[in-house]
Amino acid sequence: MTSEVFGRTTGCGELRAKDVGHEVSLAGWVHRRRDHGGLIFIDLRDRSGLVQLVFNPAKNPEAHRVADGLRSEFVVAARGLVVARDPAMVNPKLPTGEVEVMPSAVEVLNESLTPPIYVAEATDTPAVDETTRLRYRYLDLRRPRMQRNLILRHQVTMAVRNFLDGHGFVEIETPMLTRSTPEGARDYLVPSRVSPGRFYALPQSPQLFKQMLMVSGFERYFQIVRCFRDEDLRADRQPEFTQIDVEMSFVKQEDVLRLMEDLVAELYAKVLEKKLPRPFPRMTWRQAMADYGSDKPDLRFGMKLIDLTEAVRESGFRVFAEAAAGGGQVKAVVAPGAASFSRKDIDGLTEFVKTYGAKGLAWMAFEAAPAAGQGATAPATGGPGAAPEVRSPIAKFFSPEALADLRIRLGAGPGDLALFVADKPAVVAAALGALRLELGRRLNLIDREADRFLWVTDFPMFEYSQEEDRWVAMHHPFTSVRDEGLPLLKTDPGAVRAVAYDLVQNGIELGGGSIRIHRRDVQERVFDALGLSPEEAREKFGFLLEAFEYGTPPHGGIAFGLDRMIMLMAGAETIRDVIAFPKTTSASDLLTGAPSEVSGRQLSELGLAAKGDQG
RNA sequence: GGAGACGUGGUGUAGCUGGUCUAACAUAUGUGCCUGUCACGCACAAGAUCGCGGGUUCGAAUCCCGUCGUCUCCGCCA
Repeated sequence: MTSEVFGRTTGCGELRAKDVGHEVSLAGWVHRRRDHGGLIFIDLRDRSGLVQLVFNPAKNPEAHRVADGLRSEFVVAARGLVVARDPAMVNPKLPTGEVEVMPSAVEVLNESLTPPIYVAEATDTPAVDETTRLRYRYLDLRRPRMQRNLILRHQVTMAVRNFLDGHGFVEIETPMLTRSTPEGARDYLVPSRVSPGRFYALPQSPQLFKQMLMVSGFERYFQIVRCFRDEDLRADRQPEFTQIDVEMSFVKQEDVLRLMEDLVAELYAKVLEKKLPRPFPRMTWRQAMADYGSDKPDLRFGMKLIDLTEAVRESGFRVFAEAAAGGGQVKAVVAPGAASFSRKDIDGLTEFVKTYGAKGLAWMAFEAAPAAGQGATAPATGGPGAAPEVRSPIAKFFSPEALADLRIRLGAGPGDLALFVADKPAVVAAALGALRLELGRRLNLIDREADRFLWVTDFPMFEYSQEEDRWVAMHHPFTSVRDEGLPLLKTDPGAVRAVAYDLVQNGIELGGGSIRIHRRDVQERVFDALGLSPEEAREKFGFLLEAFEYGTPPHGGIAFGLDRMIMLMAGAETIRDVIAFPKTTSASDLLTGAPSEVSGRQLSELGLAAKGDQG
């Protein structure tokens, strides 16, 4: 097929008043068609945007005849004159709204079935279900919003490369077919045809390779790299995801944090034209857990957790007193203006905290209007201003003085609702941390325009795994420990702190890293603390231990979750909206149908047999 | 591994305390009319047996069980 018309000179969305009088050739998709019987208007769309084509049967009957047959998402080429619109007909909503094109010739390059997705979205077009979007992803990606997201992603990765290149970093690729290692997430395995019964693993991260590159003397490495983890998915977790992976030699924690903060600030400045407040605040892990019940606090609103363990130690409410006596905690959050919550609302919150392991939720509502002598209320005196009545099932366990004291500690004013959890510290943190976020959302306390970054530092080196009945590395086993922790490796692993840090944005973990161990003896002691025998250590990580004996520089680094970073920059709800071809929560690809069965011949070549569902 | 929500014309929803549901609305689609629209308008038409399987019942989109799929959360994710 030879085209008379095809031969593009401009993008549709680029036309402006200055182009008036020029003859242009355009190509794109029919975004919308408005047929007035005589005149036909076509919004022609390409990556650059939209422009209106006007077909006038009186001026060009042949072009009008072709336009009559055009439908949504047809691919067409058009050539014609750019003309200025009459001032009354300018469309201020379109960048190209001052002009339109009067085609002298149009050609259909390809037709389209009626699409199952509304590419030309409007306020009255129904939102399409994600299943359909994923099945027809190529159409979904035509939507301007998705095009924006992926172009934003491109701009960010370009800016990352530019920044890191400018700071002496070298981008080096590392293997996708590598060795399975113990610790960490479940590996995706790839069978070896040449070595039947043996498997490669897809990398969970290039951790060991980037450390090897430091041993090799590259000093500053980075990579925008795919990582794979065979774990259950979430809105912000995909089985394959992309990291901005960075490693540097001869650095301390401070050097890494400062440079990476520069990087993030530059991305926001260059790509979003937003100036971030500097420096990013910092908080220790301990402080984050105490104040927010989370190692990734959302700083866009307050509602810190309040520790009342000491205040209620002697109280008559046994649930509180026993938790305090048994080494647990009693903590609370105060939901501003939530005293009006119904019993049903609070029951719902109780169910909510139970999913985090809490056994219950105690509450006190501080009424806005004082009213004397009601059943389950008691006067709370001594606070500033008018003393509000307390409505609470547990008020009867406290004297008026104790209630007044509690109210001051809570900082609760009239109309506020305090919610208490008493349990082991880990449960209290999980339940109240999640409850704080839920209430923050529900009460509209979160400033959706804000971008609040935070460095969380001084993570514990180990956490105890009930399941495995041993200590496991919180970050990874190659993380260095603070000097004062070295003697504790044997005696009190739970007290050892790591030189590890996370960058958190709006309650989402954007990235994390550490200063690594670079001495064999220290690495061996950490392996030992993890319950890895010297034999196992040599078998699994012998190459690392060996490398440490050939002049390994002190080094450290960080890895950012690129998908999450773009999600936040794009204002998307899920990383699926910033990944061209994502997978569902059951890790399948609705477009291609992966994962699929394979032929018996493929399996036998690999020395494998499929067991199917039987397991 | 566990919990919850959802599944109805091409698309998105309503209906779901069982029977005039012979399934409604919006949008999309088709046809006709319309020379200045830009979420064009008006009229008409076509289009779903209600994810799948089983059960209860005289009767099931509606109730029950199972199953599949999607989403959210807990566990998990060094």
